[in-house]
Amino acid sequence: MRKGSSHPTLLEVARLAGVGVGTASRAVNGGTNVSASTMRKVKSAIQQLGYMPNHAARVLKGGRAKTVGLLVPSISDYFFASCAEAAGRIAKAHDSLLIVAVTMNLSGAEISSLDVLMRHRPDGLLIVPSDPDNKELARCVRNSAVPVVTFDRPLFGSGCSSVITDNFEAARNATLHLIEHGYKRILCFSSEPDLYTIRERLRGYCQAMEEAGLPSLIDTSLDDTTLVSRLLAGHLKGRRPPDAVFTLKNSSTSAVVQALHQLRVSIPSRLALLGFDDFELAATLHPSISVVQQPIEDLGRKAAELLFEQLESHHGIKGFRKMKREPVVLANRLVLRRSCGCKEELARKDL
Amino acid sequence: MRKGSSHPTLLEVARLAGVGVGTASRAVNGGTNVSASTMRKVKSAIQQLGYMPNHAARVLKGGRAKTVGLLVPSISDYFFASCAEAAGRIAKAHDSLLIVAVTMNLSGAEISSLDVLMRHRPDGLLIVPSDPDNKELARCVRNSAVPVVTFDRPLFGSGCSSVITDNFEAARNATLHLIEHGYKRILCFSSEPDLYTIRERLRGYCQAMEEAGLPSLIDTSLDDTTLVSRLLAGHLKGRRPPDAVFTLKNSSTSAVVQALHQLRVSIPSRLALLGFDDFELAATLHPSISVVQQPIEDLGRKAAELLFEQLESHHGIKGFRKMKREPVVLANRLVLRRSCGCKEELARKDL
DNA sequence: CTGTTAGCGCATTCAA
DNA sequence: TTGAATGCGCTAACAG
Repeated sequence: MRKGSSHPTLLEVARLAGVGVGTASRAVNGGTNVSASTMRKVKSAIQQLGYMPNHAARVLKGGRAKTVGLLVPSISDYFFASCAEAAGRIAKAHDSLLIVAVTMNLSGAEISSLDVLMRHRPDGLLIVPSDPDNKELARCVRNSAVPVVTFDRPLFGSGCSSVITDNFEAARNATLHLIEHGYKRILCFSSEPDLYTIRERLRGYCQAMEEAGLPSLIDTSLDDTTLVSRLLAGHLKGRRPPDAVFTLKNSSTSAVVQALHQLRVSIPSRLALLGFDDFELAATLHPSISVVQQPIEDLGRKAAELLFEQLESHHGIKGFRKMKREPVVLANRLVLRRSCGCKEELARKDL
Repeated sequence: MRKGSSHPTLLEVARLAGVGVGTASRAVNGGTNVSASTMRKVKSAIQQLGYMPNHAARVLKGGRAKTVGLLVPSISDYFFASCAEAAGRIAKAHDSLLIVAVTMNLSGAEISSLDVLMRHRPDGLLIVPSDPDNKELARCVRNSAVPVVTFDRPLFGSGCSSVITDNFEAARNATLHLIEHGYKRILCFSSEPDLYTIRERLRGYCQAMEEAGLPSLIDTSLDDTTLVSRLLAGHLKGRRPPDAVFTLKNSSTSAVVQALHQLRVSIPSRLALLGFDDFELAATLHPSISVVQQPIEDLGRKAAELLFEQLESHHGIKGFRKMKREPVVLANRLVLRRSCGCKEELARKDL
């Protein structure tokens, strides 16, 4: 083993083993055209020196970097963290590592982060675009020297494949379910209405309400600073208060649950609740909360799989196939628990 | 902008700008000894070509890789994900990116993952050791050519600094609090008793019980496969049932909450509850759950700061200072809510 | 089977 | 202020 300081090189290994660098290199890389005895000598030298291939040199030489760039809004958020972990597993299976940059959903930071990421010459990119209509980002991706796959949100005009969830249909079905329960005044509650996924869910909600001839009741004024209980109290005190709430993201759902508890508003008798995105204690709360469940891990996994598929389709050759594929759309699931008014827990409904 | 295929090199930039590579290089790196006009020409060429420095070449040349290796048990777990995000922020401030490998707490996978990580020649390493007594890992770290900082758990005999939380003291204080409430039969409930952090918490619990002359009641048979409600029911039906439960990790806490609801056991009147590690809905549940709260983000942040401190202390020089520092120990906080029997929410107690 | 050699892209000499 | 030359560690192509 080495003492400290710098790393031993292949040349040192070769010298210690009494062979040429080329031979040592071949020995390291699988050992084609290397005699058993030479192989042993090299192996031994590697052991003694604690040799470790210098990745930078391999990359420079034109080989794979064995890294995948991951550009996501956040890594502490359970949703993206799970996607990342799933993608990481796939990467690992391909002998690659994830190299991560976070955008905080800031379109500005996104391009520059992408730039930083690209300097590291990853073999491919996994991106969650802050804004699917970001022309600048789309152009970067189109001109990218490596394959790119987006997930959770598409990137229009980028020509890259993406893996998304059917937010529109899921929201529509969820709303329809609420309507089937007989609720007439369904309030749709969410923050961040500019986010693509939220917009899609909003569309789904509106579509369902419209289909049923019901008025859309939307409040997107929710954010981290406002007091949710105050907001809700306002709605409840109105002349025609809502009889159900559809929350568009799990933090909103928890916030509403908390506020309703404070206000002593009983769920679902006074106000029914259905949320988008599952959360750990949704089944434990009283009443348990009905939700739309996204195939979170599948998103990350599928995106990574697609990426490596593209990577391998032209392995070696610089140009990779740039298939302008339609987005892969994963189905969501409506998990019916008690908060929407259902009596039997665990009734499920695939969307 | 480039069309696709490969990246433009500095040579191409230099040619387009009508200067030598050396000059172009200087222009790119801050521009010392470059005339204003030359600078402009190079800048323009860079724009046209969409040039982007090749990181691999720089690294090979001996420069910083601008990456920090992160070796953690999981990245989807909220705890580690938050640490990672905090560390990532610090890295970003130092113009670096995180390159991630997950170990799943498998000591075997750990060494090999570390190996893979090191091939990428990161400037430093942030590690959460699966087992603080892993001699092999300690040796790897000792011989590492780059600085290493562990967090959440120490790595004995590695000679590297670490940032941890005072699990022992926090658990002791939490148990003491339960004892002050008058509970005599406090059951300590957890899975993964082999983990360092859990062991420390277990020690703290035992210490407190011993100090109070009370018998330690420990059940570490909890795991993902067992039915928690069955386990709890067993304890409750015993001749001398527990009057309080101290759970050692948040998944155990939620599991117990869920089981208690199922069993219709009221908290805290029939059974008090206090958990280690906060979780999102702990304050929302009825009753709200008292917990030991760890400074999660500080862990990751502090660890990264320490790493860059070491990195910068000898910038340029290969050997870095290998201070055999004592671990940095961060304080935990006891957040008193209702489940322990306290009447006033939000009463807090620093540990 | 094996040793030698030529770059990969860059920063850093050293001359000019 | 500049351009040309060198070498970082490695692999692939070639000659033995």
